[in-house]
Amino acid sequence: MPELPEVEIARRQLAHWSSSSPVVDLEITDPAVVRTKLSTRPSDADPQALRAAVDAVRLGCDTTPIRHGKRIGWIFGEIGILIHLGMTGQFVRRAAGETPRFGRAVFRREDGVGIWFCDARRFGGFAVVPAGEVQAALRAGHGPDALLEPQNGQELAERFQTKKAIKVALLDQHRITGMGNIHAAEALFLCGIDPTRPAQSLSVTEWDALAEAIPRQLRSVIVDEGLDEMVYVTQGGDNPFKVYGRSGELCVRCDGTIVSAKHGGRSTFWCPGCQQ
DNA sequence: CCCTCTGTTGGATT
DNA sequence: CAATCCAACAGAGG
Repeated sequence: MPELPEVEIARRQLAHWSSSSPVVDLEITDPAVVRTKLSTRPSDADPQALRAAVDAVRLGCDTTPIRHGKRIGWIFGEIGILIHLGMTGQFVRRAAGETPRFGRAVFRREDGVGIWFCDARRFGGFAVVPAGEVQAALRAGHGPDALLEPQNGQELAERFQTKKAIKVALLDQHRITGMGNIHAAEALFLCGIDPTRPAQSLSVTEWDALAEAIPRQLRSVIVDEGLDEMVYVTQGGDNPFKVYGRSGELCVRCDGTIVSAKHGGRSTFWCPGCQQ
């Protein structure tokens, strides 16, 4: 379930898994994974970029992958591979000869171990750019990273001058990048702000509270105990969230009941009791 | 078995 | 600028 924290975990996995044995090859098991751009459409498949990426990885010289928002950049010599996990993308490590379910591409290590990109719904993909353009490509059209470049209350207020509902605006990656549907709802619960409020209507105090809540929420999800054991917090049976997916349940902070509604095509959850 | 509904992403269209 | 549609599937529920 990639939002910024999961993408950061994926980045660390790539860095960690490629450190003990170098990546020497890239095998594409679903050609549609390589796109003309970092879009969410497999129909944008780019055969030429695919070959360039494979050749670059074979030439070796990988660097530590970098992240901006939900995008990852990984440089191999002259070529940069941009990665977006889409909705269901993730990296898993498998022994030589093993193929995971929904495997779309695999960075093959010298020792045979595969670092697999798996993506059931195929919204995720790679795009290939010259190495020198990686930084710019990662930032193109995006605001500051919600975790690495936290904004203070005043900066947030300036970036969110809109009548749109604050929760919807938080998903605009050009204002700040990294907030997704789940953590936008959770961050607003943390600071007690009603997600349906027009962004413009927030007070100075509320902007300060939100500025603090955003990195706090994101950081809380990045579990960093043993890179080999890393698990997506949003996987598994239990719902780890305070409001997301809890429509009809009692609020953990007051005696209210969590409600939900669609905003901008996505479901939002909040507690009317303590989010004003 | 089959049909309907929902969905963490973002881009394109209206 | 903003609301809506859509991509391509899995999975859950009726």
